[in-house]
Amino acid sequence: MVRGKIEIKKIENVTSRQVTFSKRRSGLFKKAHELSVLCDAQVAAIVFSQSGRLHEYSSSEMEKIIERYGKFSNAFYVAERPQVERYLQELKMEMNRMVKKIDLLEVHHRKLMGQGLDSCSVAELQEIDTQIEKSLRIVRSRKADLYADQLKKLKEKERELLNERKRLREEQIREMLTRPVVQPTLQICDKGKTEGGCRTKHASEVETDLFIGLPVTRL
Amino acid sequence: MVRGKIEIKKIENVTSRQVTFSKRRSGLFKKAHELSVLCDAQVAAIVFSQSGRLHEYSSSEMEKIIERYGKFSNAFYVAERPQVERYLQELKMEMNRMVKKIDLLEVHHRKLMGQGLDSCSVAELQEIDTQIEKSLRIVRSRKADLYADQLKKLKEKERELLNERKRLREEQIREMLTRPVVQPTLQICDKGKTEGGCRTKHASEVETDLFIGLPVTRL
DNA sequence: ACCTATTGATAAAC
DNA sequence: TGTTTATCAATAGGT
Repeated sequence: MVRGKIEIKKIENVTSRQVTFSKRRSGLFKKAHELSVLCDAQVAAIVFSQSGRLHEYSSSEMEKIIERYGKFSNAFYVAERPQVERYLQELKMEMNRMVKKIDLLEVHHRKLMGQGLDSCSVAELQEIDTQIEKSLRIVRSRKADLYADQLKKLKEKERELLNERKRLREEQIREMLTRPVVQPTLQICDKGKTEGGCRTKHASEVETDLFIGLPVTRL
Repeated sequence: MVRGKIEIKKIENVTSRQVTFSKRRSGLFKKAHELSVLCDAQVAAIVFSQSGRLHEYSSSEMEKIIERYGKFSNAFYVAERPQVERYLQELKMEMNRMVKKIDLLEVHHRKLMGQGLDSCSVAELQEIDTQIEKSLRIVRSRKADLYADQLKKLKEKERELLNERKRLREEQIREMLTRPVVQPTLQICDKGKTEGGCRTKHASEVETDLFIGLPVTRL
């Protein structure tokens, strides 16, 4: 709904889907809370993310709300025991699914890490090679972007500082031109410096210093 | 939140509370729906108005969602048997651990695939880069090994075949020398041939020809 | 139920 | 994850 309204359909990009999920989940829970407060209602919201994680909001104890819900819908709570058995089975099946998923992920993951390749055929190895190379390109391009960015910022800062210095110099010159009173002080200052250093060798340095102190050349 | 923002506290005016309830309830359900579609999530919202009426939204069957909810929160299925309950708790904890593990794996996995790098610092990117490069080296080395292996096997086979051929030749020669029965035939054959050629000069060549032509001579 | 001024939510970018 | 910002969406109050 922002910067070019979006269509309400599944967001395909995984990253932005996760970001949107996070934001809208909190938005939803906030709205739920406001409803419960403003209208003195009992509100519960249950959200399972795609990854299977549970997120919930309830204006009062979730159990109570679900129990109350059960009285309205002609449903089945609270937990009769015969269901416990079935429930256990389901839990176990779900766990098995998860274990398998983890296994698959780990196998692939290890291959991407260059481990457990012994069982791979040449074709498989080639596939992994291609994928890794692709990843490498992406990562490096991303890194290059970041570096370029930092560089750009530094250059900008440098330019700013140069401008600032220039401005300060000009300002000082202008000030000195319009304030003759300052000149004696500068003279003394310069005198003190030259007493302890080699005058010739550092001529240019002194001149640089003097640039800030331009009026001295006029003495 | 309009025409002078409102404070989030119970609306005292009954009429406007009802109106607000109605509006916000549909707003909430709409948001819930959008979340479920955009992010492919399972969403349920239960609202009891102050008057005690039930309003609900669910992206899929409410029963399923509540059942699934029960698996995560340690509530429901309040089994009488403490053992079962404890066992259930353990199972749930285990599942939570697995969900987290899957999340972690997926994140790392995606990074290795070059996705979701936007949040990575330069240091992280460098780490990933290093890892990927290492993987690439391993994969390629493994590939090279396999190729070398195949090559070696082919060469061995080649050598074996050469040896075999050599052995066969020698055997046939030996056989010829020790089977007089063949000799008459050979004699006849030889007789015909020698009629037009010089016997001495082609002795070795004849031997070679005879190797191939042996069966013919037996006819 | 409809209208609209105004606040709120949030997609994109950092 | 947190912030900012430019936009679109939700909605309070009125009719």
